[in-house]
Amino acid sequence: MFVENEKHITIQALHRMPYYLQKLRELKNEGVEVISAPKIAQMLNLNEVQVRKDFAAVSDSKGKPKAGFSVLELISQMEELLGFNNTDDAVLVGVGSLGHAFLAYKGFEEYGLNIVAAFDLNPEFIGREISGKIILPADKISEMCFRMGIHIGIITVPEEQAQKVCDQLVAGGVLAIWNFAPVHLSVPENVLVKNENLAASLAVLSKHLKEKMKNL
Amino acid sequence: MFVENEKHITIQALHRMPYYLQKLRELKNEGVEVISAPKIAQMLNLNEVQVRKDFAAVSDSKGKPKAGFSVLELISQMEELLGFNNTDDAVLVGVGSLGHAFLAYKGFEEYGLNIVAAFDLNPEFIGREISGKIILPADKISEMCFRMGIHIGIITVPEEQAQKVCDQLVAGGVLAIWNFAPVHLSVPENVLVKNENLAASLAVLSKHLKEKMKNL
DNA sequence: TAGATTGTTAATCGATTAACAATC
DNA sequence: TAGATTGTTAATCGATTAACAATC
Repeated sequence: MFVENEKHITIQALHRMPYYLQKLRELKNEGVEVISAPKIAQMLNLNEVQVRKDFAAVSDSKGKPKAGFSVLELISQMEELLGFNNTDDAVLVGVGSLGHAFLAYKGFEEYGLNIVAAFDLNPEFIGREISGKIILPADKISEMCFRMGIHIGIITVPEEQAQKVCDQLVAGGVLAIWNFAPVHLSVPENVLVKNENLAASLAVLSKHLKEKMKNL
Repeated sequence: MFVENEKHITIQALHRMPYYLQKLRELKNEGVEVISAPKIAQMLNLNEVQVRKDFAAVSDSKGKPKAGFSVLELISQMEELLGFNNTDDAVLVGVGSLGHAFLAYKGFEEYGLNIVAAFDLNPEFIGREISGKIILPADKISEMCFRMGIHIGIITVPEEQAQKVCDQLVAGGVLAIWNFAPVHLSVPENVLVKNENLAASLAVLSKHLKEKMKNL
């Protein structure tokens, strides 16, 4: 069977989407109804062909020569693509300072993520509640994920524990893992790991700074 | 003048470094003194040539044919490259739930980042302390950064305020900005913005999940 | 009509991967 | 020596950018 309408969207393009979306919402609030790719490109400091291709990748609706694209249509198609419209349930493992923070963070809901439970190894934390989410013992991960039909796991444990926790999540049927531990996780090929690499980001900043300071 | 020994390291390579470093530290703890690129590649699920090139980019010391690379040397050279050895001071702007979290997060220090002060617009927060860091009014950003010689700013404000805060940081002499607001920031060309894109990461997870569930 | 903008094909660029001689 | 591994040059791959005809 030949799949005709399967849109190919690169991961790089996906990462540009939130910035398009933010700008489009801003334009909408200013009452702008139609916008051209070159104008968006200039505002976001991108190449105009890239913007046109990105827009083509999200939306079936076409732009109008001389005018541009419908702001409202782009917004709703991007929200759909980014999954902001439908909410996914997730669990979080590791209630250290970063995990604690994420439990309290309101922003994830806006992006369509709902943390329904948290786990930790430390018996001191177990049974406590953070932002209305109860903390359960880590040895219940697989069972709970399976029972609640959870398919997203967030890992905020120290590096030594990350792989073990990951295995438990996978055993519980989790298919997508958001990993904040600076460790490579081994998973079966149908499971996706999205690594969040705060150390590397900081290294980028620190390197830039070092070079700038050298020139002063 | 001709610069011979200026190492070129791509941003992609830099992002792989924390994973090398973690694995190398693990090997060190197991008493391993020398490791080959193909073995590391296998452990981290990377291409072996890529590993060799990455190692060559960080270290002047060469690997030994048939043996491999010195684990200890690689560790210290990577720590140096990633800036884990020297600490940079930074300020944080926006003490909402994410900003609050970061102030409490212990992990940044390990990566060589020290948050020395926080700012917020909300008068309710001002003067309060979080993890020993005092919260100052946002209109003092430029002055304080300048006076304290701060060159790194972390932005955790809502999107509407991000550009303004960014301008204040730049006015105060900040040269590197870690931006958690899903907004494109306009800065002078000598200033670096490193965008942290939680919404995009979540979209990657959510998209993967949707495709997997479709096939069940 | 003239001109801005679109969509698409071709060229460029940069990173990854393959191939292979040199080395211990 | 034989063979694993290195460092490097060449080929491949994929994303970005340039060029340009089609359109309103």
